[in-house]
Amino acid sequence: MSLDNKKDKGIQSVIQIDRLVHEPARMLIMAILLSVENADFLFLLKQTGLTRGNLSSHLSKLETAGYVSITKEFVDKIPRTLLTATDGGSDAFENYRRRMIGILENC
Amino acid sequence: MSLDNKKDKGIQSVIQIDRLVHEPARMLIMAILLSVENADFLFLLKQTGLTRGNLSSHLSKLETAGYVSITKEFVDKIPRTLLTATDGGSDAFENYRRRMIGILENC
DNA sequence: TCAATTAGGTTTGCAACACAAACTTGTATG
DNA sequence: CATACAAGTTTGTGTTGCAAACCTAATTGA
Repeated sequence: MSLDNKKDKGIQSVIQIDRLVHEPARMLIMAILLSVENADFLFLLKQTGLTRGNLSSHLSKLETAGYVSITKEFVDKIPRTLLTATDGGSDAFENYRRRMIGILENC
Repeated sequence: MSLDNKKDKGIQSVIQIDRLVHEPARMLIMAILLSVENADFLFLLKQTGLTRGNLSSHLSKLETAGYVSITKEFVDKIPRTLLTATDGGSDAFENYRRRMIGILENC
């Protein structure tokens, strides 16, 4: 009856999960960025299936949080937006993953 | 370089995850309901640490979705709101858990 | 006896968010 | 040059999560 055992103590902490990573669209973006060497806007657009506007605003939020760095360059006069996960972003994602798996495996 | 391997095909599906369960407060509510015989409003209030209003509105959403059934009774003239996870709710939660673990374990 | 308090929830109000449509800026093409 | 296209960004909108305010009924106390 009591919820004071290890199993249940864990799940309470789901309330404090990192919501920036928790949002599915951003979780996907981070996972992709961490799995490839380099990614640009169009690559992410294809891989995620998000609309351009949506992708753009999620990237801005991740940048503001310091999880992703955005670099703009020109290749043959065509703009190219390069996205990279920062160390902080990598840590945040790994923490999220670990905690979330821990929580879900004990329900 | 390509993302067409098993690992990455999985994560794309995070976009279609069940958002009703994905919300931390509701995930917690469902997990608690599935782990105890019976729970009333006040018990959930204590266990979750949510405010009354917040708990109430999350429960309404879960009820609307058919994940939780809400029964009101009176005990010594005091109202008591009984919450139970439905079979559908139990299935939804289990599916969420399985899919989410699968996704997170392959990043 | 009847104001004030407490208990158990619900409704309302609001800031933040996710999303897509519309816009912007710049390049190629007819 | 104007028309279309490409690469993003900004704007607009409906939805959400949250807590404050509210409601209803029971209890207390003066």
